[in-house]
Amino acid sequence: MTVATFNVNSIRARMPVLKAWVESAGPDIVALQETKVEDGSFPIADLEPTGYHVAIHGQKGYNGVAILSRVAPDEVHTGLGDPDFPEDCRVIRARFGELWVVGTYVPNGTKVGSEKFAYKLAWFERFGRLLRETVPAGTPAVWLGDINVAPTDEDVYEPDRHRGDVCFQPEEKEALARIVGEGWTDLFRHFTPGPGHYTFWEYTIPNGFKRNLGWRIDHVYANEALAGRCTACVVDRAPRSMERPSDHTPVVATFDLA
Amino acid sequence: MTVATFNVNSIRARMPVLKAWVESAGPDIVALQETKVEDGSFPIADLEPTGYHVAIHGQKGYNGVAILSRVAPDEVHTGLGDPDFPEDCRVIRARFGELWVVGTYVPNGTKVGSEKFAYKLAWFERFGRLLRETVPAGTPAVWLGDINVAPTDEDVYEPDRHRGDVCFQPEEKEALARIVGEGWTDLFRHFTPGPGHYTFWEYTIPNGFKRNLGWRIDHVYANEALAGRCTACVVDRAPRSMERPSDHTPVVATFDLA
DNA sequence: GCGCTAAACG
DNA sequence: CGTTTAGCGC
Repeated sequence: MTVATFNVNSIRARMPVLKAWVESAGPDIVALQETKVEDGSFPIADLEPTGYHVAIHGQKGYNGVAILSRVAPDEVHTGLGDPDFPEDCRVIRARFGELWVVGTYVPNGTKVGSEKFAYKLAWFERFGRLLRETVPAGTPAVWLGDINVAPTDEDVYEPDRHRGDVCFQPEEKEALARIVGEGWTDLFRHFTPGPGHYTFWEYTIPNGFKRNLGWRIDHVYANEALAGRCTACVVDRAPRSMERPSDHTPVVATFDLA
Repeated sequence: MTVATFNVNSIRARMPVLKAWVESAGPDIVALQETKVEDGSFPIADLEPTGYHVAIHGQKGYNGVAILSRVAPDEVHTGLGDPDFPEDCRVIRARFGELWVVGTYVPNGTKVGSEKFAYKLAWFERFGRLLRETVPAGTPAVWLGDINVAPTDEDVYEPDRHRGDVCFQPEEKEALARIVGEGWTDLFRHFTPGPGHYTFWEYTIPNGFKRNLGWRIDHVYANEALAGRCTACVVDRAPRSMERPSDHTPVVATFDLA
């Protein structure tokens, strides 16, 4: 069974790439981020031929998450569920039998020291609590999405040039590490050490993808009840090479749930 | 030899349609209108595979004309060349051996009685003088483009509903007729009488193209030295049916220049 | 760069 | 309806 994350940077703009990719890669479950569309305008009908079920949580123009799945989820929940946090459509959770899948689009933070940067740190804190409170101990769970943090120097090209950049600050890394430390395994890193493995290449850098000037900010984590079942976790660079690509590409984890 | 006119309503937005059409229809010369792009941004490189030569006269956002040709023109001139008229990129002239080709994007006029409407009438007058002064007597010439006048009741759907509309006013028809009267033949009408033959269908009318609620405002005229050589003049509706079409479609005239 | 939102124009 | 110009977000 495979579970994937893909920041599509607009579901409407990315329909050709997304459909081509799910049809060729055939993931069982796909968490999407930055769908950028209200639920009423999500192109569900366009996805119908693929046979995927679609759970959505979106808003106009920004953010937006979704979960596609070959099998219908048994339950779906959206949002942080906290009136102290704006409902900016960054969290969607679905249960498939015993398995919980939590998709997130972590706030970018925009600029170090900004209000949005503070919000990112607060959001991590609040999301960590949601994870603790909603993922039952002992039941398999995967948390995945655009995490907007490159955890180590190996997760961004030329790390010394990015010391001052958002998504690469100690506070962000620590906020993420506090959650990950509660029993989550970074599945890609479990299998593949070393630099040069990225999931996001900025549009603004000329030939950034070809030159592999990227960031590993899209992650798939498994909890202790599931991590041992993971047999592979890879970055699929194919969608980043297609016509009109997203700036991100999918990460796919394979599990042996026999 | 075929000469065509096509108001593309943005050369950038219309590249797929334009390329598909020139590759299938294979016209020798194509006058384009509403390219809407400065010369430096005209997608010449994108057209290179087609083998067409490109002469351009454009501005940012509005208007803009061009001439594509299988054979390179021997000379090209642009504009009305009159300091009393703004250089709004509506005229391009090219010579191919003995043959002169004059492409125009006539001002729309916007609203009857407006300043722009007055400009349209003045422009016609000034353009008529340009034609007289630049097309040598006795040498073959074609004048074509988006003329923005439906000359008769047969050139618009439900003419009685359009008596008050721009592009259908007596003053406009007379301004056009004064030029045409100096020896130009409306080639489409030379071959095809009757209503229902249009070159422009407004985007704003639901299913206007399917229901054929259109206007014949794109014309091809030949002078006395050329008209007798014309063997056909047709509206090619195919490009109006393609994905992301212009609101106009090409008119193609065929000449026997043996 | 390449998405998005708007308003202006035709 | 489908262009354009802008500004915004990442």
